[in-house]
Amino acid sequence: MKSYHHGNLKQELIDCACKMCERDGYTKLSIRSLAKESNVSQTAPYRHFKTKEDLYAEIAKEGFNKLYKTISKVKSKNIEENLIFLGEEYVAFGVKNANTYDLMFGTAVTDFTKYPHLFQAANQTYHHLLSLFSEYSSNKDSEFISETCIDLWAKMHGLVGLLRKLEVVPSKLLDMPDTPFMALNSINNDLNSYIKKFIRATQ
Amino acid sequence: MKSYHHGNLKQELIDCACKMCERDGYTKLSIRSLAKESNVSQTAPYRHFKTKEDLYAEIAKEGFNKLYKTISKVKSKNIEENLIFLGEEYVAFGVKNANTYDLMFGTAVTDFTKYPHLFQAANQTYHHLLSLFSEYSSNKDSEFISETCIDLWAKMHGLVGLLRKLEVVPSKLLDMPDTPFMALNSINNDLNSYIKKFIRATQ
DNA sequence: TGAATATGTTAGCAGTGTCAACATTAAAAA
DNA sequence: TTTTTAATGTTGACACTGCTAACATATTCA
Repeated sequence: MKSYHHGNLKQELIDCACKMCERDGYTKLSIRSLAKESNVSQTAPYRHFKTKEDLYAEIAKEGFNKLYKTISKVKSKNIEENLIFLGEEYVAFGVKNANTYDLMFGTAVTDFTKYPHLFQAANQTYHHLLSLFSEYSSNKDSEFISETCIDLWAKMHGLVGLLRKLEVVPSKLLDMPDTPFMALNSINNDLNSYIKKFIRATQ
Repeated sequence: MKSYHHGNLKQELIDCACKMCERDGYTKLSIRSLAKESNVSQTAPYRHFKTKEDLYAEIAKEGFNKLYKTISKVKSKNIEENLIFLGEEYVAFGVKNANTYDLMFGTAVTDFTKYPHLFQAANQTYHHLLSLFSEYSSNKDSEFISETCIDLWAKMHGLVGLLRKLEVVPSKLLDMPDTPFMALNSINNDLNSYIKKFIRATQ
């Protein structure tokens, strides 16, 4: 039996939106289709998200939390291994959760500081990288540490962006030497050693 | 006097779309508003672009051509200087033409190979980086060259993505040491030496 | 000159974000 | 406990969107 009031609609909408976003991309996600999929009326979501951007922010927040959980999973005894693991997991996350990643780093949600929970979730991820790298690096200057973290982050972030282009390209182009795809593909096929290399380059 | 047939509507629509896209972002750009701004009927654009993605592809193509023109502008005698200049110009382009950059590297146009002109324009940019770097590098192995180009590209690309977050953040956050913004900001304030460093790191 | 084609317009469909007005229920105040 | 209030749901509507079909006009070329 279904009652008028739902009880936990907000979180259910968020969960549903995350699923739909990752399945179809955030541009295809409409508030109306979300409402339909959640068996509520078209405008019910507006009781919980004033605008669509608010909904996007929630999805992005969940994304950052999931990313944080992913990259802070394993604590081996070897710090370098942990860092490499973080890099691999980060890039894998970006490629595997491409549509959510768009929301986390794209322009659909412009100003994070408008959404404290999102901001906090994103920051948490950064701090994990920060603490791991400061443990790893022999140079303990805090300015060096933080800049190098941005450095690593930019590289992983950029790699995610480029690798995603690989996925939509016809496979026969992967062998063409006149395109960036071949190089990208070979990096992709040995991501571990690539990441190892660029982490070792900065310590 | 305005005749029924326009003469050069397609290019005029593209130019107008580029302007509107850069001004408002591609999500705000509608075919109808484009038509209005160009003083034609709502559906006139459909004679030249079968879908909105086709229009996006045209804007992205223009973007890559503009980027190519920008980064291949100066030919100093010093190759390293040229490479650094390319890096600076690339990052500056990405930040200054953020909305167009989204279209060039985002997911609105998924498969470049569906649009030969776009594909060619993007490739041209890559090849410029390739030839410049192969001139610069002492290691002439072609696999090394192409992979390192992706490397550089990923870093510039990632940096663009992160720097753009800076622009929407309240300026008081730029001093907060607990956020990535301070580090990002200091990199941004001395972009030249940052780029110099990461280009020199790979040769 | 005439037929085929390219390029423009008008009308309309289904889908969208969002708001206002109203209905129902849970929580707080009396 | 009763009553008031606030939270949370629904219906209906507006202006906007991408896109198509049907029609109008101009251009190209056999």
